[in-house]
Amino acid sequence: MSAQDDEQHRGRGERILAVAQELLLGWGYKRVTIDDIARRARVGKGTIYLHWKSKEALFMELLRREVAAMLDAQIHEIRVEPRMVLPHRMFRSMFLLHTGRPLARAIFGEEADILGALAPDRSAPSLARVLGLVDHLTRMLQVFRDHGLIRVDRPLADQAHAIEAILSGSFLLSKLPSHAGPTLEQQADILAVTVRDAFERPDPPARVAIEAAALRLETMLDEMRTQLLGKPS
Amino acid sequence: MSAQDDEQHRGRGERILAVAQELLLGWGYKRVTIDDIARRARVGKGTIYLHWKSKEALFMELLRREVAAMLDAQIHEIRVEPRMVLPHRMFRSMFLLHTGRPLARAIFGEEADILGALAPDRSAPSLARVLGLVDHLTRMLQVFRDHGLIRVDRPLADQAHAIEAILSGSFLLSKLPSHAGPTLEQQADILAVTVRDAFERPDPPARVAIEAAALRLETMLDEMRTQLLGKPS
DNA sequence: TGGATGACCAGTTTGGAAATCTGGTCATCC
DNA sequence: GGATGACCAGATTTCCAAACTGGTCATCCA
Repeated sequence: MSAQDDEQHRGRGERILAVAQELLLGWGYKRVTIDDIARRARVGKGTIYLHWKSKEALFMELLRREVAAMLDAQIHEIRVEPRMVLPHRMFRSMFLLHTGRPLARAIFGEEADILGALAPDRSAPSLARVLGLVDHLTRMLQVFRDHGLIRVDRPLADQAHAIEAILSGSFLLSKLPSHAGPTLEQQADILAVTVRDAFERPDPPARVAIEAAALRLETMLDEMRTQLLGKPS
Repeated sequence: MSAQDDEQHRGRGERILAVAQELLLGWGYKRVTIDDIARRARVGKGTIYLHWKSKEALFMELLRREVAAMLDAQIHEIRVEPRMVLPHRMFRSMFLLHTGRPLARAIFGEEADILGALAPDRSAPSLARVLGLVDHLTRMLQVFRDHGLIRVDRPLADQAHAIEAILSGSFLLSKLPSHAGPTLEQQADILAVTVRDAFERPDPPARVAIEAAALRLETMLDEMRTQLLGKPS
């Protein structure tokens, strides 16, 4: 395979993914057929199977890329302003990133209509589990602990469960229909305060600690991103 | 209608409710028919409609009674030990009461199988809303604030949203299938610590404040219980 | 000659008509 | 006059043929 062939191959893969994303958001997993995608991407049906081994694999790559894009956004935020690594800021930003992107909403909030059979057991946070987001949470907390950004007066595992509960609940409420409550921004602020009070230490962390944490988190998020993008289909 | 007739009437109503509850837990809302209930309770079908105006009303009474029973349990706990009104203890107990009772689990966790069409829009906390549990939360928080059991450094409405998110998330995780994480007791403890850190004041409250709060909460819970039991069908 | 293709296949889903069931009513009965 | 169950309209289930879908692979070029 020549370099040019490979480039063509990639380009076609991207085109297929773009079409798949568009159709997924518009029609939902179940209604989108491989034929639809092939036709719109102007490739043969078999060609799609040269890129992914199944329909599910194709759409899982879409989801992984979505998560990767969000990680990217957070990495950027940290680069621009290291203080973004303060836990209450990171989770606030995570909330807004999730709720602001339709596909991300589907992943964490499990819009059954959109994801259809992709959701392993139809329970909300299960897909997030499969994508490794829960382990990711634990690793983030470990970094926070290492650099004194959160308290260490209870076990890491407990903190992980607690933050998972808080996030799950926040996402759940954020997509409640006809919920006349706070706006998304306000909900993000509420989440931030809750995280701060429940996890952070009373005394403000030293600048040096923040910068050390920023460095480690940048690396960690980037590793996660790379890992997500590189997974076999 | 004589007093004796009335007693017979009530007794029959109770029998119907008992049968309905048994069948609901065993088969789920959709599979239980009014005919089933009438046959098992050995009454005519029409008789059921002398007690409730619809199938939904009958089952809603079941749910209201379940909530009332839980309020009763909490009232008892407070009477025996006033320190149970400390927020982290109340929510811990609430969590265990909910997760320990199948019907209660269904209400707050929204087992779609069991509740079927009873759940207004199929979203988890919506039924809890209909039953007035969310307003109830807000009123509880107000009492906590009045007696210095929680901080007042952010708006009541924000605290209400925060606690609703934490509870929803905790219930959600508690019913995740194949979740190899903490036991229910441990989850309850984690919830307690989270609530304490996120809402309570750093200094322990005075005994007199606790007892005053206990009194008000007892009254409030009891009013809520009465109101639930007295609602028209 | 190896990557691209679409005809093809087995298994699943769909459409919709017929049959059954269910919540709710009410004339009748005791 | 309270209790009952036959009855009804509308909803749900059932059934099966027709249509569709994910995935394969023999064939086709560039």
